[in-house]
Amino acid sequence: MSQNQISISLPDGAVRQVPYGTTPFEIAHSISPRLAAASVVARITPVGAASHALTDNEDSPEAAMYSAVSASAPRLVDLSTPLSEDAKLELITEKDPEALKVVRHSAAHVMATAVLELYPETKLGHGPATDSGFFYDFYREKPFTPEDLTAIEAKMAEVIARDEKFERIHEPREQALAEFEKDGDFMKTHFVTKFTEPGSEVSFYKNGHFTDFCRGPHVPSTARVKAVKVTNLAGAYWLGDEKNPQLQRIYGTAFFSKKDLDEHFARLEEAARRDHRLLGKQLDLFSIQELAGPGLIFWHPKGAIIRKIMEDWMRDECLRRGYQLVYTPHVMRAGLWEVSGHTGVYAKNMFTPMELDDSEYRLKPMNCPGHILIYKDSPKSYRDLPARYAEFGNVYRYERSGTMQGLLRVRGFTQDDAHIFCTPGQVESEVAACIDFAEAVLKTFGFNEFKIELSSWDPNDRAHYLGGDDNWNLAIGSLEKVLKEKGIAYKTIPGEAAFYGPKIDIKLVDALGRLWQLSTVQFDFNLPARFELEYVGEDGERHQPVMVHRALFGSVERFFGVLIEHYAGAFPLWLAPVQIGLVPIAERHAAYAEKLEAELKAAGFRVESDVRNEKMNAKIRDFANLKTPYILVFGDKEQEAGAVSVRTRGKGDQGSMPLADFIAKAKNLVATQSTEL
RNA sequence: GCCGACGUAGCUCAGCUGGUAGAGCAACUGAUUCGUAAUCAGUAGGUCACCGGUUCAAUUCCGGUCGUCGGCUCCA
Repeated sequence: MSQNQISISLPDGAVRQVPYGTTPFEIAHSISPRLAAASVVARITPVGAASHALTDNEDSPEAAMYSAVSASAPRLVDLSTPLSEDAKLELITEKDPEALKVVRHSAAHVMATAVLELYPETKLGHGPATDSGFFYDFYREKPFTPEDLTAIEAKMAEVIARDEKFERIHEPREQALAEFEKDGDFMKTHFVTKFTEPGSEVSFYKNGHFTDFCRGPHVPSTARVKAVKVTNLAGAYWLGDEKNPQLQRIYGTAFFSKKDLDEHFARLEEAARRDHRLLGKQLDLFSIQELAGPGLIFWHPKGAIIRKIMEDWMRDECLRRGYQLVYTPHVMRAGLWEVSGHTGVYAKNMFTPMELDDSEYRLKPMNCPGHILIYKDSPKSYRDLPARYAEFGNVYRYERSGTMQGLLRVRGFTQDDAHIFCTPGQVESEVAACIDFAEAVLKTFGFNEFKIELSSWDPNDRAHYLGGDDNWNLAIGSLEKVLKEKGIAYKTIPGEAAFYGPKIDIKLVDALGRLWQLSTVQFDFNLPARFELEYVGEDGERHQPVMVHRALFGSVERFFGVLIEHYAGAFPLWLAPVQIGLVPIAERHAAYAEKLEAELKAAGFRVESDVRNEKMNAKIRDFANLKTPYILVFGDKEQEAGAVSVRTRGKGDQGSMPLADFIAKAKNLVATQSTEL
């Protein structure tokens, strides 16, 4: 690198020689003033550096926010950063997705500025951008009220109108720490201590009179935060630990235009419209009863029929794939849960014991011990393996009172659970088969996008896991091997394993892009050892089998909830609780309605006939509101011709056709589990 | 469990600063017999989540309990 000149290469391949200390803004301006105005930040990649792409940071988000990145990696910098080395430069404009995170982070600073102006006694936590906006954590004796939020938003508008420059400044670490300590800024003290090295300079951002410990980058000035909204207020534990004091977390979101902001809220409304709790009530699918208790699901007839179809499909598919069906009790002696290890590491998730005669019983939180007892009931040879036991098992887990959420988080649920007992040599093919099965399930039910995670243990937290290093490393290794051999992209998440072994979790993306954990395939070497499971091998010796736990719907309740939202309640024909609504035009067509109903039912359809003394339009409307796939309307003409007039959901009146033709078409759609109508 | 908000007819919601409640839809009854998203009229329906307190008087104010919602934590 020369002393006075550095060379900056641009995305179009042009290379510019500029004086040392030139800023990205100056370069942008020299290209075009318009570009300079549209730019938000710059990405620089020092030349000569290994050019590895930015990856998901494995550090904590906080660390990612504050710590210095390696000098060779591409990084986002302020437009006002003086460039000091040869580098590739990209100007990030408002159109680039990275820019959104930057403006949201800047919006968090604007919010903190407003909060301190209004409530100077407040202590600052941290304020990162999130996927959908940003938040800032504050500590204050008196909680904020919704009125405070309104005031904060108004004050933010002032801060933005003042058009304060975001300036990066540096200060010796020890001086910064001393100031924070003097002011009682315990959270900032923590962050500086944790994320910076002794003796270093730490970075701050200043806008107007507000200064915050921050790594940046930021938009050039507060006026660039053009569309911002404070959304809600929630508690959050300091450092995520419930033993710590609770902070006030204020959420908001920001965009570069009012239009984008409005679209964001329109999307949220769309999500709210699809909320399974709302649709569950509107479509009369399920309920939760206060008298019975929270987190316990009542499946109403219309929901129960969908569940029946799901279960039938799954049981048939299990049998096709070499599983055997079993049933096990809901309560079992406490001793069983001692052997399994549940009372040791899982007790806090279990319902409290009940006394019966002279022993203690426990409601089951998992199905595995039951299946193990079936396995153990008779001697097994290698010829019996793999033994695949499947059950729709109702399990009960204690969830803390604030955590329940409709069907998605409950205290009693049904797992489509199976346990595969196999030889160590069979594990990998069994796991691979489970993954294939899981993909088949998701595709059948209409989900085409999903993500796979390998949930591994946290070796620093052994108290939460059974078994030692060797077994864990072996198990994790074999799961990885299967994923790699199948060419499946996955992400490893430490600390997410079950207490008895690592697992492959399949998270699926619903229609609104939200991620839900459903299917899980888990490796277990612990329970076979605890229950002293055996099989006699080809060599005549006794061996210990390994177990694969797997649930593909995961929880039938949760899967159903996601399914409702995925289809916004408009289920495909094969799943729809009422597939066909019959609408006789006048009372004199009631007999024809009966005849149609009988024929359609005989053909295997779920049919409802509306013979109320109502106008045809009212009947159509009612069926349409229930998202009935087909509404068959008929009067004199159809009656005479043995036909029906077909009204298809989403398409409207399709005209008249012979009943037999309609039946043939609909039967085919059901048989193929089609999502089309 | 914690922080904040909320809880009025089956559903969606009104009900100003305390004087024991109202609408629309749904339900029921009657009239109407109708060609692709709401026919008209009438009737009935609520210990204002529950318990306690303040008050002459509480749906309204206060406290507690239960539940719901948004987060935190946790999790299928």
